[in-house]
Amino acid sequence: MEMRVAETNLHRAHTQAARRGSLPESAQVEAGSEALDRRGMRSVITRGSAIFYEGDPADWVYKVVSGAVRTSKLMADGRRYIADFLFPGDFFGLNDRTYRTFTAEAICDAIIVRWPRHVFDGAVADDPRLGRFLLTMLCGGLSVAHDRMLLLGRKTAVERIASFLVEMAARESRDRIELPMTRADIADYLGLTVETVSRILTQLKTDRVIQLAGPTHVTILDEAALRGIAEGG
Amino acid sequence: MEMRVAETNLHRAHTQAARRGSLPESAQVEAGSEALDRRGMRSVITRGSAIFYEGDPADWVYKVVSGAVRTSKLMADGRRYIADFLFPGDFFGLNDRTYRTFTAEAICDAIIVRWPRHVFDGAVADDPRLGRFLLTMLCGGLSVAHDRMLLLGRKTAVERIASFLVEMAARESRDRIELPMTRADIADYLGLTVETVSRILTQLKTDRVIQLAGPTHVTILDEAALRGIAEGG
DNA sequence: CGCATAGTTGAACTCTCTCAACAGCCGTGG
DNA sequence: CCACGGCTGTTGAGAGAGTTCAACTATGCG
Repeated sequence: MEMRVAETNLHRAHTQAARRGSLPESAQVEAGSEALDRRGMRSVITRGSAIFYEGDPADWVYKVVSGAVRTSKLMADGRRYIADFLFPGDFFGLNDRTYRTFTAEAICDAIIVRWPRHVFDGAVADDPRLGRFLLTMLCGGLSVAHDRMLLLGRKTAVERIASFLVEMAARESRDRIELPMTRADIADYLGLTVETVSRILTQLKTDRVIQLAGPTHVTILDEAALRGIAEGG
Repeated sequence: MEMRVAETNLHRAHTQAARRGSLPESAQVEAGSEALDRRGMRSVITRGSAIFYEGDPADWVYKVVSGAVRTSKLMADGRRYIADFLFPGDFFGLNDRTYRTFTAEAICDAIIVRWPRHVFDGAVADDPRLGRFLLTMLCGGLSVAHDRMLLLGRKTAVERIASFLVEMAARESRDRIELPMTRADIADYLGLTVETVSRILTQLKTDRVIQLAGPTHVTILDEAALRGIAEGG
């Protein structure tokens, strides 16, 4: 299995979507993933430490085994943009550049697998199905990116938080959400501040839309309402 | 030449970047474009009218010959997000879905060429170089998308406008910029309002960074300053 | 000439940010 | 065992960037 792609990530959810969709080869691609996992190198990353930095050579491709990872970018004055949160099964660090355009850090203690980039390059060159698979994945990523640009450009703070919770719930495929990232991470992901994130979460709690049990546990009480808020209803 | 991709666009600038870059086949892909143009159907689109709407079947792939096109999305309450502006040489309407996820409209009177989607699909299936070419294009698009998410999530209004002008100047490859789109289009592209766009353009004019000759003509007087503002200097 | 559309400018407002204080949790060390 | 410091999260009050509402100008087209 090979992935020579832009600095991008493949969510397990996207992979599942592709399998449900029109691409027969995606199932076969997945079938090879166990063997692939065995070929990769495993690393344990402690909470907060970096897997790679913006500007590093892009020599490896990664997959999250356990824990969670964030990819981010910094402006010169320290403003931060979080590109993505990665959970078990998600690929990251795929790149068509020689150097990293993002930093990747472990949000909590995590285990990752990694493969040398040329292994992926070779596999893609050999198997045209992989190329098509990648195209589909990239298209999915681009579609998600456009949804997020709409969010960042036009949605209010409540709508952003609601959208975020809906997204996270979809990726955990249940109503009980674990949020391993800090409020600051969420803020930088949604273009808000820590305080606003905190305030709006308590507001949603007050409105009986969600339930909060500690900072990391969120339960969706009224999914319809949450989706309604997310879409600006 | 074939392009079965997400709802996305290929800027001529990206194509040029690819040619400068590591892909030898991109030149060959381009070499075939004249022949391709002859095989396509030409249409004249009058200012303001749609080429396709969100939800339409995605049967064709398009290229701008003259004029300019915008792709956009609407929220239920009318808030609009502009995904892209397309200029002569840019492809658009590439899609891996059966239906459109954007609306495409002519910003000014425009001529476009279009090809049935299956023509592109066939060509990509036949030529693995095309697949790789597309991957590179998509990666470029994703990279641009991330830059814009940073812009929408973390940049101030002045920084957004400055970034926009720098981007447009790059795509016209000179300091004299034509802005065929309205202030509302720019606002929906940058996540601002018409009034803010207008105010900040006059502010940049007052600061001698740009020169305005009518609403559509912008000349960059101090490119270094503009780039500095764009990056938050 | 009149109307519609696009752009600019002004003034008031508001959503979110900024600054600040405080609370809760956790690991460390006395 | 508790005290302490550091970090994260919450909450409050004030400030500000950008929006909203509104008036006015300019341009183009019938």
